[in-house]
Amino acid sequence: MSDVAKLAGVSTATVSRTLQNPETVKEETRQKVFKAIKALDYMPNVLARQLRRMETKTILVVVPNIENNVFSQIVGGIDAVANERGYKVLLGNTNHRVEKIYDYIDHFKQRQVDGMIVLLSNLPDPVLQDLANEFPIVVTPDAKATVEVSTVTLDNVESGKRATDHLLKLGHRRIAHISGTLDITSSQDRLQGYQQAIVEGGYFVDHTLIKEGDFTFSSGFEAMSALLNTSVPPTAVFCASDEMAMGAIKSIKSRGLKVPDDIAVVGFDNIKFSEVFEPTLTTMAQPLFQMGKKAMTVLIERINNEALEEQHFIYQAELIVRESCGVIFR
Amino acid sequence: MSDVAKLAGVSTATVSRTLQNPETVKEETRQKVFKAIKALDYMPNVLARQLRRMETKTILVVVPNIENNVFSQIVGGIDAVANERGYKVLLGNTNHRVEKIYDYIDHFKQRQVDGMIVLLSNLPDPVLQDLANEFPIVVTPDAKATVEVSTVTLDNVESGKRATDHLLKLGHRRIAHISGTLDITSSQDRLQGYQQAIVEGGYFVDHTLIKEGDFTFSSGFEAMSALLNTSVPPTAVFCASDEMAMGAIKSIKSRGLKVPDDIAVVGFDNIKFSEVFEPTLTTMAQPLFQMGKKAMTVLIERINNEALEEQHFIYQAELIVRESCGVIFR
DNA sequence: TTGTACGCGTTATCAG
DNA sequence: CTGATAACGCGTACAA
Repeated sequence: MSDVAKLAGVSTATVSRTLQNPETVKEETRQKVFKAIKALDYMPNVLARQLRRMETKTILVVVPNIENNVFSQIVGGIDAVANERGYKVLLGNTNHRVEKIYDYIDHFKQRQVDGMIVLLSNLPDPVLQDLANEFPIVVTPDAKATVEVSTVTLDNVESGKRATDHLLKLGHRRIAHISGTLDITSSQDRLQGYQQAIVEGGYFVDHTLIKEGDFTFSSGFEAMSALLNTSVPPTAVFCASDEMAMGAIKSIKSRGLKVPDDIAVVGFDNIKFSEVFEPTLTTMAQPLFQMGKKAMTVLIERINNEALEEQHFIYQAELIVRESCGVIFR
Repeated sequence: MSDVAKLAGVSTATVSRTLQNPETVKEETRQKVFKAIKALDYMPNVLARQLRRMETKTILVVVPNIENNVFSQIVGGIDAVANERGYKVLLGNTNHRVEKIYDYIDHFKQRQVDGMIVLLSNLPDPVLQDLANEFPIVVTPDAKATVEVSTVTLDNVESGKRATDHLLKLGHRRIAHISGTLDITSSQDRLQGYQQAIVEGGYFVDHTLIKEGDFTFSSGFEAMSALLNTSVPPTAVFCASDEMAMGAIKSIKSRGLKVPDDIAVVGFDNIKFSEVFEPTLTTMAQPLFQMGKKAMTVLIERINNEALEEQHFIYQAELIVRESCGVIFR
């Protein structure tokens, strides 16, 4: 920077000003400085700027598993807004090991990041609360209502309800549910929506028709197998993830039964392969990319102190009707 | 830091030393310092350290599309080693827009990152070469031989050959190939391997059996449709990606033909859904996570100047035999 | 409108 | 083994 100042015949302060507040520098001087910058191919040292400003223009995204398409889609949305607004995205993979997040928390204390977006951490409430009180944080897409922190979530109750409603409308009465791991709110809510739909439809919830899975293909397969082993198997299943829905369908097929003719299936997520799978999957599509964008936008507001109160944004899932639930394609 | 020094009754220099080179500090002093650090809950300001040391312990990963499972698996491997070695991973999504990488290059010049791993950028050779001469860079999983830079790649020629060989061994003589976009080396190499296998088997390459796709499901579908419209369709197809293989199979099925009975299919990548798809996909599995780990390991060596010459690591893909090519499961 | 001078919090050097 | 001190490169009161 001093080289630039020398070449332009001004002080380093003027160079700095030209870069930070060009309007406070006389047009003529500004030109001289820019010319010197070009001539020397000068780039400011961001490290020094960061130290001076105590900000990094970097945000941390804590994700359980980047290889999971649901998360990578959200990260895609975050990244889009981050780029647009001049922020860098630091990736923190926890590999589902909660302890790892404590390493990332240190980044805050060391001022290495200006804010943080937490994707589905099973962080204990008090820890998260303390952190949220002190630093800009946004939680998505699964957040507990017990913590005061900004969130971007899906209306999982309504989504579960609509998925189940769809099956009810198709005439099904014995509808099973294969849930996600019930330690996370989304799973609980989807289950609740499922139950609400049944009750509001005027029927009774049969708890033997509810199985807990863990979002994976194999857990869907096994849960469905268990359901098929009962004396009166269901005629339809609502699964809390597309992967589990595919597992369930594989199980149904392995018994020589057909989807949707014998058993109708609705999934959740609308992953890429839900339209490649046979039968193509009826599913609830989450606007993951949008949610990622929103999370980043909200975070920036908090970083800039534009939003003092915590905010909650709730998105609706869209029912995508394909072959696995019958009717339309029959 | 000065507070800690005061409380411990030493100078800030000693506090710094205690943190950086504990062995150069007397046991007794060290204890005092640690006690003061604990008492004040002190954390070093990493920004200042970075400024002083001119290093960030951060590396940049430039990826065309983080939502693509092939890339996110590699990133997973990079992340694993990075964590272990105390590096942070900055994510640079280019969304397939080459220009965007120039923004990231500025990060180097601004000393915001210590090194960079480039996943499949279509960066012009001279630009990449200049960059590689000046900064620590590793390219993976697709690298042009024309640039002197460290690379971690797959032996795509051998992989294409083995995939095709497998089909030859099953008795197929009219084997088609649906390639990836031919502007990248991997695609060219897989195509070359396909041709080599046919020639070495004593047969002739029929160029009407070669179609260029772009790795996507739909391009596989269309390429296969074109192949099926010829007077003498192939009896087997080797696709340069699993997605294209699935598209091809969908096309075959849509004509009322069966896989593998009428046409055998081999894919590439071994994505998650290749074992869920029906029929399950025979495919070439790339050790993506391993390759990511290796890329990061090599990059760290370069950052530390342990490796002065550029290095090239080549991995082999593994043939995973499933239903789509016939025989085994018949 | 511009320059001077200080400080951000570390770490490296050198002397003791 | 430890302390004093000078950078690292920038941004910003304050003075001119």
